Amino acid sequence: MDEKDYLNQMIEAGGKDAELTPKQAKILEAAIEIFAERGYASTSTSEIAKKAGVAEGTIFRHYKTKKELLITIVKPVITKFAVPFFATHFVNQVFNEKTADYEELLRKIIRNRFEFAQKNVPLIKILLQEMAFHTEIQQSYQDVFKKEVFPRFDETIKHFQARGQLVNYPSEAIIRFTITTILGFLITRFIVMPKADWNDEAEINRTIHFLMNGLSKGNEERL
Amino acid sequence: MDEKDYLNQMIEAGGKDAELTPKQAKILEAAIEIFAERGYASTSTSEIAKKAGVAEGTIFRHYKTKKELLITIVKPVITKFAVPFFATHFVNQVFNEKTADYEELLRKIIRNRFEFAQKNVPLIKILLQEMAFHTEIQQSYQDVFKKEVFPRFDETIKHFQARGQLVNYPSEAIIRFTITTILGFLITRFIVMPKADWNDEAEINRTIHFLMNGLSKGNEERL
DNA sequence: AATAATAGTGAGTACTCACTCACCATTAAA
DNA sequence: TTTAATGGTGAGTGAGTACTCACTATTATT
Repeated sequence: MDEKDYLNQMIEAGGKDAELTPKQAKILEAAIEIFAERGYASTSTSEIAKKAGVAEGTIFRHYKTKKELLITIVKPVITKFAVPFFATHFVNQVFNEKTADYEELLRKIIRNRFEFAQKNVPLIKILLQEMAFHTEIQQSYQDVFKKEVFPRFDETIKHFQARGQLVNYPSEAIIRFTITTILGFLITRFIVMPKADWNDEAEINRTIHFLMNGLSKGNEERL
Repeated sequence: MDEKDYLNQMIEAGGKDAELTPKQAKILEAAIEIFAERGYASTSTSEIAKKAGVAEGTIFRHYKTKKELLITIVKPVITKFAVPFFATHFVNQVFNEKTADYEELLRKIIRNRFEFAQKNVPLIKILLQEMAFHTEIQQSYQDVFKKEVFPRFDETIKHFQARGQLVNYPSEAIIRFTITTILGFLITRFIVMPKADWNDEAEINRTIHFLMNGLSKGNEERL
């Protein structure tokens, strides 16, 4: 319903002062909705035009190809979803505050990403589906993950390991468990079983709790 | 390379003594490979025919529609992947052996599903991709999960909770964490980063270890 | 007021798609 | 040997497909 969220992302990421005309916005809205529902490959440009209340030619005035339309939609999602996973803001906070612990960090990340996911279900669906088939999307994802997310995450985990708060797994493993658990929760919550009646507060707390038990120093058994 | 695994599944599940002719087998092999690579919607029947070394008409001699071909391929995967997740054999073992604990069960399940995933990467890719768009697949999955997997899993978890081995989360949450962690590992291992150099033994052990720490009674903090 | 740039149009184009069908080949039953 | 059933063929079909282009409408610049 609240499509503005999508479009603001486009504008910001689309380079400087890119202002969308009403019809351009309609095209993006329509494309997002149908791509999420039926998938990119089985969505026709005529269908998008029809839903957007626009002539088919108008789509190609703004996007050279159907694929360019997809990329325009998907690329900003990668940045917006992945980067705040470990934004500078958080990391700085961790290293400055002496009281900060991994649990606190987890709580902030999960809350943050929960709200993002809630507002952008269709976009996340498209990203998950189309990542498998388009090398441009894979590339974009790898760039963001390798350059933005992984280094900061790695640093943070080693910080907490040095303080004896986290188990001595390789930091890649801790990153994997953390991301896997959070994504697993969000995907179950918003994509696999969105209609179940969730107690979100309780579920978020349990997820943090589970992660902390799994990753805390002191709970280790052997190797 | 070892395509026989796929085809045996088809035969067994395809009803009684369904014997595939060489050309039929070639069609399935080709379809599985291309579906996994490019996705169902962007795979043409002419492409499948060409790769299988068969006339296009031959496909439609055996499958009324392109979609029927997809369903024939995907349906057995759901059963084969989901059911042994909690096969009777395992569950019986758990209730009979007094020494059995959740860790032992986890170890069996993970080993088992790891080998299955290893042998059936393309089929799992197709299932993950197409589940989102085809209600027949969703239905099939829900049937299997609700009737076969969930009840046994639920029972087992309550059994271990009663014995004080598992944390007192709702059993749905324990199921979710367990499946999420295992699937997260398998998907990372075989689909997202299949080319990284994995130490599979160590990674399997760590995954079990992480899950046990996260779910064991005694590690609880509050709530 | 004249010019130019941008947004929007929709009929048209070349092509691909899933699917059909009349026909041949091989084996099995009568 | 005839009949029937099944497997296999590939040219043909109509319904789309992404994309183009000559054109109009609107706004901004000179």
